[in-house]
Amino acid sequence: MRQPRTPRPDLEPDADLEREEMEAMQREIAAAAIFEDDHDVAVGSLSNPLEAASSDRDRPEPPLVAGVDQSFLLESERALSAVVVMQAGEVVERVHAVTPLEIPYIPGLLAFREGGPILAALEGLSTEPDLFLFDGSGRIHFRQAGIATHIGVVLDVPSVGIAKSLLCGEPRGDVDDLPAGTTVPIDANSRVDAPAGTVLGYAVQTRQYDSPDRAINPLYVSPGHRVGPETAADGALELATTYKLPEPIRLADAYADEAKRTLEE
DNA sequence: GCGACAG
DNA sequence: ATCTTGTCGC
Repeated sequence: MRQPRTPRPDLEPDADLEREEMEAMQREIAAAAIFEDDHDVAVGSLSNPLEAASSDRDRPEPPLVAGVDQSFLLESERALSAVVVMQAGEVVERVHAVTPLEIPYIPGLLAFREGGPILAALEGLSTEPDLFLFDGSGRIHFRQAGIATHIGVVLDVPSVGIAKSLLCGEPRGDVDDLPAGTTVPIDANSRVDAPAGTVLGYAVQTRQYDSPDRAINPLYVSPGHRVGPETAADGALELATTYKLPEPIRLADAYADEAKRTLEE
């Protein structure tokens, strides 16, 4: 259904670039990005378990979904990138890589700090995920080139950004105490390099408490590459089966911490 | 100058 | 992100 992939190694995040060059590269990334559905992932059954039915041959292989997250060994100035690949709700592969950290965290330039470590970890995959979830923004970014978009374009793979807080853009409505399953559009504002009216992504409430005492904040989900905003939001809701975070990301987060502790001991 | 700012 | 124990509540 899809055309062969066209990776863009020329747009790999380079921590040695000047700030202006990084921003220029992000504009190129945004121009190359596709913020609409262009993949073969059947969103709608991402977490469904395979049934022990009779005709396995009639049913297409459930899509492989990768969750990617990082932890840091600040003492040794290193980043640990962890990847967990799931299929039909089951973990099918886990890989991680440890690389030196080259630059500090700068809002808007996250991909230049964590992109190298991520690409190093993804090199170790033996499976070929159909969709990648990254911890951070995609199109919800000053230049529409968050880390999910950057990595997605470089590898030319479908990707989605899952952030716990909002970098920029304006929620179309109140995002407090939203009921589970609710989404609120995030519109582009003056701080974003996008036409007014552009829907950058969605605030997505995957879980919520029953009692009005405490409240869970929504996730901020946006297209990385080759995925539309609605599909990104629906996928996040579908993959968050038990916790606030979509399962692949949650498990990558836990794995990144676990592998880090192993190195510290 | 002031404010805003993923992980 | 990371530094960190206990503690409130289902």
